[in-house]
Amino acid sequence: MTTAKEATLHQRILSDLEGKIVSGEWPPGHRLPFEVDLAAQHGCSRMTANKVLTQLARSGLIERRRKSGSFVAQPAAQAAVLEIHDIETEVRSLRLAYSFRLASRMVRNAGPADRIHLDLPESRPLLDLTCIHNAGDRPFCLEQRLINLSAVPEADGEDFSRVAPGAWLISRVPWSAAEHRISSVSAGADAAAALEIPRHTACLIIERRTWSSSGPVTFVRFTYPGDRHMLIARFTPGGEN
Amino acid sequence: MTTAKEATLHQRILSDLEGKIVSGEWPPGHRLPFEVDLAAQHGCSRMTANKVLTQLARSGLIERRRKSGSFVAQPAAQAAVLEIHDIETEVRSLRLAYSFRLASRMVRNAGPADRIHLDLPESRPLLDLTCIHNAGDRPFCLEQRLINLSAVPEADGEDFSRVAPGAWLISRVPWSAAEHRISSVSAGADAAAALEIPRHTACLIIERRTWSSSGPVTFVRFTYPGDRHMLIARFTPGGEN
DNA sequence: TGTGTCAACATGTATATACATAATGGACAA
DNA sequence: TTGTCCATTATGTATATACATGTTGACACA
Repeated sequence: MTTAKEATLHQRILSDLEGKIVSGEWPPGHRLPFEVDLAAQHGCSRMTANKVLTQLARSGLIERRRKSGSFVAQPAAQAAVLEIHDIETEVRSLRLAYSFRLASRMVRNAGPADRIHLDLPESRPLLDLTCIHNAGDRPFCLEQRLINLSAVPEADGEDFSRVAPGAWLISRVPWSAAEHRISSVSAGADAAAALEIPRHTACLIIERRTWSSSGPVTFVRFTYPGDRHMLIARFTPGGEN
Repeated sequence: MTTAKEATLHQRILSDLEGKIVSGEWPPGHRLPFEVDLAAQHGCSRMTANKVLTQLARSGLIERRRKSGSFVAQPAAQAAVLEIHDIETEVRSLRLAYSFRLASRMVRNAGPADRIHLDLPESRPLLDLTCIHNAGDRPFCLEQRLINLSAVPEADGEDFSRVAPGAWLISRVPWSAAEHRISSVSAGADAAAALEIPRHTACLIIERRTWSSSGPVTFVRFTYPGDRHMLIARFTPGGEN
């Protein structure tokens, strides 16, 4: 009843072990107590200790070897979680008015050049969109998107003049896999015009390729004026605590 | 014995449920079978079903409510995992020779300007480093780093002419928390000179702030010539499968 | 009709138990 | 000395069981 922190046995053991690892008290390579010993120390059953260790292993903090025991892992890659919200959320979190304008919309067949973006057989129908997201009265981001109409045929019936393609797609094809590529380029003539910035301004590029279980769904390129935007990724040892 | 995929009961149930969710067969909001029903369907105990559902909930695919059941979650933010390796690994994975040169090294006291980077009381000793990482015979990345000597006093005794500060720190302060900020700028005079690129070339900036349990440890800014570098982040529903 | 109470229900957490599996290290034989 | 085999050991997975906890909805009562 000290400060009365209500916590389950599971998470008490978890944070105890995490603390020892994160503080450096147990450096990488250190062998932690065996399951039975942990159970004894905390007055619980082996199953409980096992579940805690399994969770630590899943989050990458420890490495488990049969017969040998569990060891504090070497932090190999700094794996950080990058939260990519949709643009409207992003703009509103800056306390700015959001608006969106469709600049072009065309249906065409996939050509050889599109294989770079969407890995799709040629002459499949494709929806090619360009739109501009505004924050306040200034352009915030340029979106260039290809949608695979074989995977999402309903997209053909949507004109995207009112609803942004990103938000529309997430409601149609939830839980798809994605790959993001982040890079930096000087604004070309088209991007400069669309974003109302001087040519050769540094821009942050985020490209996203999305697959569902039925194949490639969409490819998007977001172009942000570099000095106005920033991506944030965090890493906390042990994951979401 | 179709294709004889050896899998535990646990992961068979897991991938079964994941499949139903990812394919869209169970859309967001759909209530999945109760634990007891799942157990019956798969011929296992409720504990096993419970563990599977718990894992799905932890990875964000489902949401659980007592008495009501478990529901497919709405994919809120596209959370992707960004793997940030150290520079040497990155260069070698491009099959290029790696080398590293320390350009400047000074110990000084923290001033007001440093609060922006490392949240540290003034007049604390700081190690200020600048170095250049080469891939083959061309500059690959400019590293500007501050190390909090109160947190890592041993850094004062290291001259960093042979070992890169990133690699050195990770062995000293494993499992620290970090925040990354990714943006894009035009190369200034100093960056252009260090990286041997024209001024105003678009550059990708990755800034990393690192804390251990004993406070701020280090701040780094990596400047990459934009056209030569790309960050990749992936998202797979259900996590590491 | 409105409201309070309570039983039923689904999940949350923990235990004891059982057997499988993989790796270590030592016994033992060549 | 060297190589093979096997018991030991720690983890991996699964079961049956128990009780706690938060919700819902039905039912009784005002």
